[in-house]
Amino acid sequence: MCCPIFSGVMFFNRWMSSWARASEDLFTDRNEINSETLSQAIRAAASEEPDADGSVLFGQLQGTVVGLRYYTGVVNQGEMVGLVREPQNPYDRNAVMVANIYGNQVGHIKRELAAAMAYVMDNKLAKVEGVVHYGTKNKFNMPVMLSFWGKEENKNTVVESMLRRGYKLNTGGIKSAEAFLCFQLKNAFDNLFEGLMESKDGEKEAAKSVATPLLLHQKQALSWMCSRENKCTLPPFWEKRGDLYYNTLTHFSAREVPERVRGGILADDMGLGKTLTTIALILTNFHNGKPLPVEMSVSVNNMKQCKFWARVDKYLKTDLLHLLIPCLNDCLLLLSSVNLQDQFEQHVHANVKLNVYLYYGSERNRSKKFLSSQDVVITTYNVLSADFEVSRGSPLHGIHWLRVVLDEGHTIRNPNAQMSKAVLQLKAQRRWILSGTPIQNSVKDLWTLLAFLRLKPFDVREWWNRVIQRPAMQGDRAGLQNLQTLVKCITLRRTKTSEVNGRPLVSLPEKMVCVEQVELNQQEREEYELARNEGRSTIGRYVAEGTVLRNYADVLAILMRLRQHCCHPDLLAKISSDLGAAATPAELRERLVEKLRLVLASGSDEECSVCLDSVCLPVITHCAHVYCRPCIAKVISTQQGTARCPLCRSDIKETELVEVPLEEMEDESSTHAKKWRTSSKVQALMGNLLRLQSEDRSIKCLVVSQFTRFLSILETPLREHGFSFVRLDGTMSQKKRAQVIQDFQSSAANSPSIMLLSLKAGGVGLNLTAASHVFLMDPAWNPATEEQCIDRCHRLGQKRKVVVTKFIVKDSVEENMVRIQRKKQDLVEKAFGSANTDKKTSRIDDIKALLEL
DNA sequence: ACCGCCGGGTGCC
DNA sequence: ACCGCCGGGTGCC
Repeated sequence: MCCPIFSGVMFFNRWMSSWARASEDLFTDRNEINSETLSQAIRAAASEEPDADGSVLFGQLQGTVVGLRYYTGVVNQGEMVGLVREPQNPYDRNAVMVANIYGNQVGHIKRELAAAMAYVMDNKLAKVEGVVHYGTKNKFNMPVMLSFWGKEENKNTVVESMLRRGYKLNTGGIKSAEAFLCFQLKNAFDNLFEGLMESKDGEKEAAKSVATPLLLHQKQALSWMCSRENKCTLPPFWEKRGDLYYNTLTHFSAREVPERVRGGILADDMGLGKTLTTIALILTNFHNGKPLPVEMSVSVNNMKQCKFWARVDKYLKTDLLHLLIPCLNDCLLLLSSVNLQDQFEQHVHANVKLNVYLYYGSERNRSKKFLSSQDVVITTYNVLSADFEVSRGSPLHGIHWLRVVLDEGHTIRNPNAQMSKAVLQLKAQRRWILSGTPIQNSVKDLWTLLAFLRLKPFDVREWWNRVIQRPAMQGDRAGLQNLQTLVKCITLRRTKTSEVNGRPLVSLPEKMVCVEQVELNQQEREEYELARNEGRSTIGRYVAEGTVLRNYADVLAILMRLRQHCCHPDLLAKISSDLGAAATPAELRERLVEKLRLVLASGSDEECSVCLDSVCLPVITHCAHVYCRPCIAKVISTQQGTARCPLCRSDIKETELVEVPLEEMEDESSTHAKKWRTSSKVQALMGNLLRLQSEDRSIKCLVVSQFTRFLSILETPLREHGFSFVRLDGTMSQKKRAQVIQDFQSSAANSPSIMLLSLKAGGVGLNLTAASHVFLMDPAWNPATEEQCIDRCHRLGQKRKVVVTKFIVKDSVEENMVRIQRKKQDLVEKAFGSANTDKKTSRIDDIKALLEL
């Protein structure tokens, strides 16, 4: 097995001097480059560090570190040391190297002991950790207390294998974490981000180039962010002792100042203006506390301007740039990236010209020189990781940025994800994470964030695990306390309900939600009842047979048809027939694709039963159940040839998983071809729109549906009545979206007054504050989706009272859906945490309720 | 490094 | 003199 940390250190030792020599960058001091190189090397190496979850202490053993006089690494009394296998050592393939926190080698473990440890370490039976309690001044060797940690089931193997080689693990006096501490732990997590909003550093005015006036709490955030970038405060747990810098947790000390973290986590609630504050930071705190020098398009003497630019270019074309990475793991969030650009236009003074480049799309300019000439480069996590995987020559990784800002930073919480690895490799002087939800489930999620911020020594996983994660997970009070301190130092978090000087941070205009009942006309009602009775008898049969889950896709298809009836008859254009009737494989495939599309469009099964999270890369099995491709692939590979569908136990094969072909995602042609007709719901909407228009022509509306084909149908009457409208759905390209949003947000007299919005395109970060009225054409299964959509306009920047109208067809499946929505919300509120104990059963109950069975 | 180990010098007491 | 003992050279893995 190779030994990554070791090679990393070697790399550093060999190249350190040349790095230092080469570093003549005006804006970066030497230490920064050096430690950057080292930590990068170590970080890349340490990414294989296993999780410390559920580790128990097997026992301890006094060992010896030898060969001290050959190495420069020193340790303090009580200091933690790392033990790294060194199988390539020419003298002993069992060698175990001892290194301090900075990766400097201290010595080796004595040969015989190393041989015993090598077996345990190489077979991953235990993780061995060392602490030096005394003898740190010794010349030739020193004692080290070794602790063996691992999974309970490996304990005996480890103890016995060490004993066979004459090393007895001392297992006495080990106290295991008490169960009741779990409760405490949960509390501690919940409170981790509490109390972070106490006033930090007063407030700061934004540079003149910021067009939008900052609110008080935003000025406070700006002040905090500037001071995080400019002040030379030591990172948490470091203190100066004599002429040394000492880490109180690891007991490591160094002569050099520990690299400070220029940045942090801005974890304000959604809607408090994190983006605006960040834009203000970019423009206000460029270098040495000076604002970003940007071109003013006011007419100046030409010559003078040229000279000015020559100077500015010198700043900007070096390698000091901003890289903004908005969240982009599905099409909903794509919008947030475009929106970001929109926000630059909105919040930056019109006279100021800022070069903002959107780095995505196949035509993106990969030239390092070009990218370096921009003031701001915006890209997505996907693009970044795609570039990173393709080759070492990823343009974004070749640039030393002034700032890297991660929007929706919690996307990188999984350290094993390619995206996270790509993000961690970015080179930057200042690093920021914007996130509305910093810790979702556990302390584990924090590691990548701290690693990104380069918070020493926790950017190396081992030290994070030993000092913070494991103690915290095991309910150790000091561990939790340290975690809290750590987070507190680098995070600013305010909630919507936080107060400044006794007043709420933001006051949004009032929001009114009303339900408008729609009555079907006689013909619609007859058609609806026909479909309902048919569906009822089919589902009733499934319930009686106990085969609801096996026929889940069918059930959803029935519900789907009923929901479509409620909106418009033309939505039912395609009716999928029974799977069993498929004659050829091609036909079967076609039907499965159709069902998958129905399931996805219905929005009913947003979660994969394997990961219990939203389905990503959806595939459908031959038994018509939908999963994330990676999840079901894992199930299939672990069950080796005898794989069964987790929901219905039918045989499944990897080769039989079907996904929706990309080009098939939407076909509009069929609907356009038919002669247009109206429906009760369409008329209800049009009545509202016409009334509003007559009351106030400046009012803008969002018309939201889950069915993009319904949006298409709505285009006809809107055109007929002369409304100016735009449309935004998931199928549109980034550029098109940006254009549409810009048009809609414009306050020009001839700007569109209506946006047709597909529910799923209304993702986080999308800003549609120009609208003050929202029409939800059809109920969603998940009320949170609706809320999220409403929040696109009921957010900071909204000047008017927001009115939301939900159309619900009377005596229909829609009414029942609303009932179930409420029930689910109650359930979540009442029994928090135990809500997903029996999801499947509750889903069957839901289906019964929907059809009044 | 005030140890252990190695190997050459040496050899009654 | 195929041992023991002495004392100098030496020293991580």
